Order: sequence, then structure tokens, then C-alpha cells
Amino acid sequence: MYTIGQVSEMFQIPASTLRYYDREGLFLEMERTGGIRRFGEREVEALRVIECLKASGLEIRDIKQFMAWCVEGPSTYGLRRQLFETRKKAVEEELRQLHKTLDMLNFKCWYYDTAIADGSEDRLNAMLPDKLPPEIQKLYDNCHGKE
Amino acid sequence: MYTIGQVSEMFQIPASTLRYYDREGLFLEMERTGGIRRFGEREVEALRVIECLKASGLEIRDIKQFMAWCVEGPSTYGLRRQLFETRKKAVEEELRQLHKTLDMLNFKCWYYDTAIADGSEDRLNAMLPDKLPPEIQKLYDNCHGKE
DNA sequence: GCTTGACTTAAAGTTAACTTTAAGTTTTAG
DNA sequence: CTAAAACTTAAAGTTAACTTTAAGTCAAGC
Repeated sequence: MYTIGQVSEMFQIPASTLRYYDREGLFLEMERTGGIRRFGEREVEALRVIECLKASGLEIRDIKQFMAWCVEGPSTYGLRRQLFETRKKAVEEELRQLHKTLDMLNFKCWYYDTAIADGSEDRLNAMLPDKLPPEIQKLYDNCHGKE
Repeated sequence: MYTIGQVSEMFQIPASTLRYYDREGLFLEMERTGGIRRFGEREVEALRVIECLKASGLEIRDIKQFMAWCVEGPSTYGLRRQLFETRKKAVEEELRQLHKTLDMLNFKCWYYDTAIADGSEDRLNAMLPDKLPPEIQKLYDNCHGKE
């Protein structure tokens, strides 16, 4: 069993944030001794799931809903499974979006490398949007709306 | 040249947001006719870059800084190049984090598939954290801190 | 027993990124 | 010329996720 300070240290999360999560109902069955929170394995695993769901784009209120399902028992397995499935779809979409963002960033890096080499953007502007090197054309098209 | 309403439609961004961006200094040289904003190719490309930088995790105030560099001219090519390089690093890190998140989500989907098939988590709890199927073990380890 | 450090609470404050409101101006269609 | 649609502003309001503050309680070491 851990104190809030130890968990704060383990996860590199401020104790104030852990208290906030508790207030919001993310640690529904946490024990206390003399008013002081005791984090057990259940809470540590809950925190890993909280970080995962947060990273997937879920809001605190919806994570609270999930935690309530966990307390409710086996009748909510289906709902919980569905939640993770939906989060998977969201993260996969986010990954696709981030790859497009990366293409734009790579294009811009090439663009400024070229501008620096040339000393101006004149030649670049004359090349745009066609006449780009083939590998750069791909990056450009992918972040300027071409399918 | 486009009005704010046309750009709002094109990018599916509320006109109020475009005005907010303008107020924050993201369209530094935008023209007006009779007080009304005229978005040209420069502003449309700026908006594409804004969306990219936002998706990369950059804040509005830092995007404003970038736009100021663009107005400043060729002397800031190096700074602009460096900004995109830094954003690339941030996005690549975000991609790594999202892949770990996806591993956790896949593990949880398998976990609840199994719990549903079993009707309880008893057998699962007896399997954890070792004795998991090999392909599941990988997912589990990757999101429970094992290197 | 006393100090120190870690814990507790409720309530107020912070921040970023919008969003809404209210009042007014400009453009467009008839 | 007029009515409606689309634009304008400054200022206030919203939201999520914390974070800080103030005042107090608990546990450990000397």
C-alpha cells in the first residue's frame, strides 16, 4: 500500500492532481486510515488505465463512468469492452492525422533547407505547387488536400 | 480572395475562431476592404500551417511568433527551420506514446473478450502478470513499464 | 511533549482556446 | 430604397483540467 506522496513520485503526477482525480470519482473504492488515502494495487492499475484513457482523448467525466462500471461488476464487461474499442478507433484516427502532420513538418523542413541554400524563397515559389522533387511532391500533396 | 465565411466553410472552422486567430496576430498582413477581412492565398496557406502547428502541440502564442518571423523575412529562415525540426521531434514522441496507448487498448480489448467468454475475471487474475499468451504478453509488458 | 513533514479539506484561482453577446456596419438582392 | 445576410467590434462568458491557498490534522523522530 502507498501514500499519495509515493504514488505521486512513482507516476510523476502532482499529489494535488491525484486528489483531484479522487474528488472526480476516479478511485471509487480507495481505503483510508485516519482520513489518509491508501493506494493499493487496484488504485495503481486504475491510474495506469486513467493515463491510457486520457492519452486516448477521453475526458475525466467519461473515465469516471468507466470506473463506475468496474465497481458495478461483470454485467458491464460489454460496455467496458465497447469503450476500449471506441478509444482504439479514436487513437488510430489520431495516428493517421499525426502522420499527415509529420508530412507537413518534413515538407517545411525541406522548404527552409532549400530557402536557406538559395538565400530566398523565389525559386521555391516558382516550383510550387508542381515541379517539386518527387519525394517532396508526395509530402506536399499529402498535406495540401490532394487524395 | 475569400471572405471569412468562405474560409470558415472551406476549413470547417467557425468564423469566430478565425477572428480570434486574427486578434491573436496569426494573420499579420491580411488585407481589408471597408473593414472586412479579405483572405488571400497567403492567409489560406497560413491557416494550413496553423492547423499543422496546432496538431503538433504548439500554442497560439508560439504560432504568432512564427508568423512574425515570416513577416521579418529571410533572416529568420534558420529560426523557422528550427521550429519545424523541434515540432517534428515532439510529434515523433507523441507517435511513440500513442503506440503504447494503442497496445494498452488492445490488451484491454483482449482482457474483456476473455472476461466475457469466461463470465468472470477470475481466470484472468490468475494468469496475470505472467502466463499470458505470448502476443498478449508483449502488449501487457509494453504498457506496464517493462523495457 | 514538541517540532517537522506529509497528509487533509473546501474553495478560490489559473490557463488556453475558444464562444457568445450586444450593438453596430457593410454588402447584396429585389 | 430597403430588407436581409454577412460582416464588424469589445467585452464578457465558457470549459476542462488542473493548481493554489488557507486552515487544519496526523505520524515520526528527538
